[in-house]
Amino acid sequence: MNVTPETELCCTPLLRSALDEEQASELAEVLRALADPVRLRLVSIIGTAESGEVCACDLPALVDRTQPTVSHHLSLLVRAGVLEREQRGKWAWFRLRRERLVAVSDALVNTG
Amino acid sequence: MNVTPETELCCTPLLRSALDEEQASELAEVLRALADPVRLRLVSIIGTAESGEVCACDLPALVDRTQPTVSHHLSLLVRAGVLEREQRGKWAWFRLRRERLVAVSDALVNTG
DNA sequence: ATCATGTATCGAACTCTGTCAATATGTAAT
DNA sequence: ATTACATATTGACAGAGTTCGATACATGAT
Repeated sequence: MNVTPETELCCTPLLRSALDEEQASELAEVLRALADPVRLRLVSIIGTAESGEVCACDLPALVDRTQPTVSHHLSLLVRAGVLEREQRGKWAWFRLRRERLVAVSDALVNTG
Repeated sequence: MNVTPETELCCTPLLRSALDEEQASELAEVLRALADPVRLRLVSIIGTAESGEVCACDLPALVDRTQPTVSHHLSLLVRAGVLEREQRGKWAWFRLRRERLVAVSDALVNTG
């Protein structure tokens, strides 16, 4: 095999060799999705939920933001691959994609 | 002991229990410092340098930005604790604080 | 079909951020 | 003191990002 699993899933490690512009942009994109207090709280709430998932309907109250604002943040997190969304009837449920967090985490420290 | 080393060094883990606003802001602050392509390249260049350090004088050419822009990014990274700066004569040398990267990395995946 | 309700999108206000040119500051040599 | 040069700061501007109210869309029930 000539692929490294963690770079397949997300990003080139920061410290193996100097990142080029494209690799840096790719990693920056995921980090930007995480680099906001409201979004971190959403990730944290969803990632620590007993059932492993949380209904969008509960989140505005939990993070003290309006429904459109929460919807916007959730979209960003899904687009960045950090959360996954499942529609069940009228409700949208969100789950954490732990392997993505692991991939970002690895990209920050792996030196190969 | 009643302290957890990685939270001393930087941030409360995302997935032990739901972050409050202050904890989320603290982690977001470090992530924001990293969440930019130019800054990631600076960190990557400095972190992979053979000697472990890089002179600021070389960096504008390496990341294709002006000297003031690079100086600004370096300041942000130092303020966020990701880099350390040492003045030697006219020159400023920068080193990576690996333990801070490790701390952020841990905060993203540690579940206690 | 109509209605109620959960979620997404739109448009606007406001703030924050990255970037550069110009300038200031700091450091060492002459 | 003056000069030369490395780095930091300032001021300005454009582009993004966060937030909300208003509104549109989607889904399930009546």
